Amino acid sequence: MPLKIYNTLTRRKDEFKPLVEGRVGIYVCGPTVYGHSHIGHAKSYVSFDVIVRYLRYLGYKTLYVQNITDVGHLTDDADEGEDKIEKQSRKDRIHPMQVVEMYTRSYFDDMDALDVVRPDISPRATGHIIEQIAIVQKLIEQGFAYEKNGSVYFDVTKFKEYGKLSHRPIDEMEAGARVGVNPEKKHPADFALWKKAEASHIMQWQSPWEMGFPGWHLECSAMSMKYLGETFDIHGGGMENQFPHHECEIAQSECATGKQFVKYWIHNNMVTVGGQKMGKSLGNVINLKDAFKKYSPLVVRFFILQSHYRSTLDFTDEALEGASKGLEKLLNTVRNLREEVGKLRKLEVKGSEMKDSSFKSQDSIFVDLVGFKKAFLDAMDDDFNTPQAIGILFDLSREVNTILAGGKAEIKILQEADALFNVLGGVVLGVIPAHVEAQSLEGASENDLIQFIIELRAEARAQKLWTMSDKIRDGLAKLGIIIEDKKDGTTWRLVSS
RNA sequence: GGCGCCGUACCCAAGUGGUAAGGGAGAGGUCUGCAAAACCUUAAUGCAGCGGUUCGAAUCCGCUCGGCGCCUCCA
Repeated sequence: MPLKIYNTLTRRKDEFKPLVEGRVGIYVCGPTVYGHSHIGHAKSYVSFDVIVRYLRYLGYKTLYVQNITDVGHLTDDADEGEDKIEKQSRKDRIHPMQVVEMYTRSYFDDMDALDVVRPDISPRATGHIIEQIAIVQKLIEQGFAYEKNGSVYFDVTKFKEYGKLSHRPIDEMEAGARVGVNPEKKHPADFALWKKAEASHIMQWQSPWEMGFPGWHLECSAMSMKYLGETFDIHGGGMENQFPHHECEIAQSECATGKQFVKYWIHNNMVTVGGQKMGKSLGNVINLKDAFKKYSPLVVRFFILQSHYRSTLDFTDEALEGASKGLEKLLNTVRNLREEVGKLRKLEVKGSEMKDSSFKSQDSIFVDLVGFKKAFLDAMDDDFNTPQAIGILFDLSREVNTILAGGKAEIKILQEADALFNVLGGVVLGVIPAHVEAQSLEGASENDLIQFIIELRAEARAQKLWTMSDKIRDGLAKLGIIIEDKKDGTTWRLVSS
């Protein structure tokens, strides 16, 4: 089955065909760095992370560009209001670039915690002022933009296809329904390409017009086309940016180049909190740093991928708890699987020394690993259906647990199952870490200490001193160390958070 | 007002024409000294409601009810 992607431009699932065989160029709208990242950022960037991971898994040489917005994003989309970063800098009494640096680092810290693979290029708007000015000049020359009082605006009436992404005909939009109309604009839907800056504005640059700064929409056009070409494969972002942000990007880019800007538009849905939208004005924004105090980043990632990227995701404790337990179940399987593989490998070494392979089970169980893999890939090919793909991992988990419990496992099948978990659950989805079986604490001595305690407990159990052995188990549990007695010995693991 | 989404068991969540995945919680059982983990069984004759199309609909069409989003801030 070929990969199909829901394309906002066509409102259909389109078969994915890259512009250049074997290569993909993808641009995703990055954060405006004036505050810490929240769970909405997590949903967006985890979703696109899996999309990029999957494209690479399919063998596409993928160039992933994601901007850092450090200028031009105003507190108001009617091209009025303050620059968000300047506003924050005044509040904190630090330089705007300090704000940018601080929250850019914070952003990457959070994304690293979520195991989001970093973009190949993270360009900043302030580093591409020249490229942005060049586009504005081109648009003016070709009659798509006009200057007024030192600012430059895009003339939406000159671009007949304006509205083709969001399907909003400009004529039917009530002019100034929510915001006042900027008198400098010819048409209320015109948007700023360049804004003249007041003297007090710290971040401003020279231009053919007045000293000023670029409009928010412009940076994405400039940087995406610079690194990916005038036409590229995939542009992603949050649904709320379909209009006006992405609509404006299309207008200015296609008018500047005369070519199609983007082939596939992917939009991910929003996060709600307790059924309500999450927004600054509602005061219910959950920062990732706070969320991580309660749920591990891996749980958050797993939770996000358990629903589809185009569905809204309701962030509730009950749902997070459920996801946490589910993930634990999956990781238990992988841990047990890897322990068993390790055990069998040792036996195999011994066995080969004795030239005797009788330790192998004669009637090992067949597991249709190829079938599981195909089902997983089919799910991913269908517009990155990660919830369904995760369901397949659980199906595989049950099969593996069954053969592990039956003790009829053949090492080859177990190794292949492990490899499958690694590739599909690890490399592609990023929800199965490479090392779940290593319960390392700070150092080796602690691990030895726990092993020693387990041995003491084994002696107590041998003497049927149940009160004592239970006391040891309970005591370790309180320290976050879970003891499990199995047929062929006792294992331990750290309680998952 | 314009554009759009959603309503699937107690909770989360796939499924877009062929007879309801998966996870959590619950109930019963197996294993175990007991736990834990794991496995087995059990869970909607039903997919908001009402009509319609069809041999057949959660899936398509219409209407009704309920919830939500974008067009301000926000991924």
